[in-house]
Amino acid sequence: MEEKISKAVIRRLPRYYRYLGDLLNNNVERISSNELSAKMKLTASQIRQDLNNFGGFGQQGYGYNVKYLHDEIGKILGLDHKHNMIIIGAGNLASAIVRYDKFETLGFPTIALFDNNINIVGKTINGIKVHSMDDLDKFVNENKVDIAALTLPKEHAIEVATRLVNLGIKSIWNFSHIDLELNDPDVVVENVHLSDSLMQLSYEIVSKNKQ
Amino acid sequence: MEEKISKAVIRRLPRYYRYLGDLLNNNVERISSNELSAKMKLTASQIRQDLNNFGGFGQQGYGYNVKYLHDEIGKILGLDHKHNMIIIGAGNLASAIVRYDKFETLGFPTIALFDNNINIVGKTINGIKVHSMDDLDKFVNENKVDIAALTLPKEHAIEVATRLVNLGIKSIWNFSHIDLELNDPDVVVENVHLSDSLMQLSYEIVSKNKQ
DNA sequence: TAGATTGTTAATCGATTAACAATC
DNA sequence: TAGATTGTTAATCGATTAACAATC
Repeated sequence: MEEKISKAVIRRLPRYYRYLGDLLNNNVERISSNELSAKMKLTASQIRQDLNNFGGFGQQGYGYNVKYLHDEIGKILGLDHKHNMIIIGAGNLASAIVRYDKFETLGFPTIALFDNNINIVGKTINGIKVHSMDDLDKFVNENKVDIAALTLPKEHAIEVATRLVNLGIKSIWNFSHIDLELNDPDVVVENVHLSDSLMQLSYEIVSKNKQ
Repeated sequence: MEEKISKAVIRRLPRYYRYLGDLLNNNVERISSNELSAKMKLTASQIRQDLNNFGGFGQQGYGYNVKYLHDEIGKILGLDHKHNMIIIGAGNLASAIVRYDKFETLGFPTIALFDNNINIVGKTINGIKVHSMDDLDKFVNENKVDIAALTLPKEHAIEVATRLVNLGIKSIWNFSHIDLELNDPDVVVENVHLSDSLMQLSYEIVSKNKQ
């Protein structure tokens, strides 16, 4: 049984991946933990500790090969697999997600949208069809759906999430302004709270002014 | 000089605010740290420690008055002041923000949108006008702008952010997929990385499957 | 008053940083 | 080989939890 990796480490992984991707684009071949720590504003020690949770990706006296490390972190994050995504609630946030190419590039293509509003059911957004909520069960049964993104009012979030879990969906990317807590250990939920983020910014503003 | 409050505590504040708001809506008058801890899935001790960073809001033998505590946390988060917001980049994400009433309710009204695309300049989204980027300086000089949200491609984020800071804007809510790091200690930045969030979800999926 | 629950100090736990032997 | 830099152990720091005296 492997040691459980702490949440703090996992939160940093996508950031490592992002910085290594930039280095790769700039044709940087190798980098030491010390150089990377300067760019990312953390300690070299932390970088080495973080990476060694997953294995030794570096080489003494050389540092880390950027392409190799980028790929390995990608694998740790599951970016070597495709994850089909559906979005429930075809509003502006859904449009933003569908239209942002990077999610597809990273391996998270949106394969369908769902909404209750008959005025938009049947239309397409960025080439992706908006289905009726009535067709959700059929669609999920007939297609491989890995992730469901919830971009709908919090009033319906729990009900829809429960329905999705009953259909066998194992992961939910939740944008509803509520903490989804499903009592199913097989289902993973990532809550995105934009208003929390805005309030944190507001806190910083207030505390800066107090100084 | 007050002690610096840790980032971990600040991250929990909006969540306290949210739960207390729900309790308030359900006409709950008072709550003990123990009851709240059960709802929020953290320890009573942590709640008391967190709150006592800012003062004693409770009463021995009674607990906490929900309305009072909600208001006090709101004040700590700066929700007793209005923060005018502008959004740079009038795409779908901007539309989602403008249309989501809650931000305005919390005291963060969007007062203008800005974009380079002449096809949308002059239009309105949810009653808010889309201005040309050429009018940015004039607008900021003539209006009180507290927060600028950046919902534009990362290629332009640094340039626009620098321009905003030069115009005197003190806080940036950044949705561009880049870590904005402005070397101005007076400016606060909150980075929102949706792709990081998605990758964290992906990590959880992968590690669940490994078990 | 007796019971309940806070505010706060002390103990524990976990995460970060420092140090250095291993090794490329 | 000598120099550089990792991987990893040990030390430190900070955050969380436990305990309990204070007090409503």
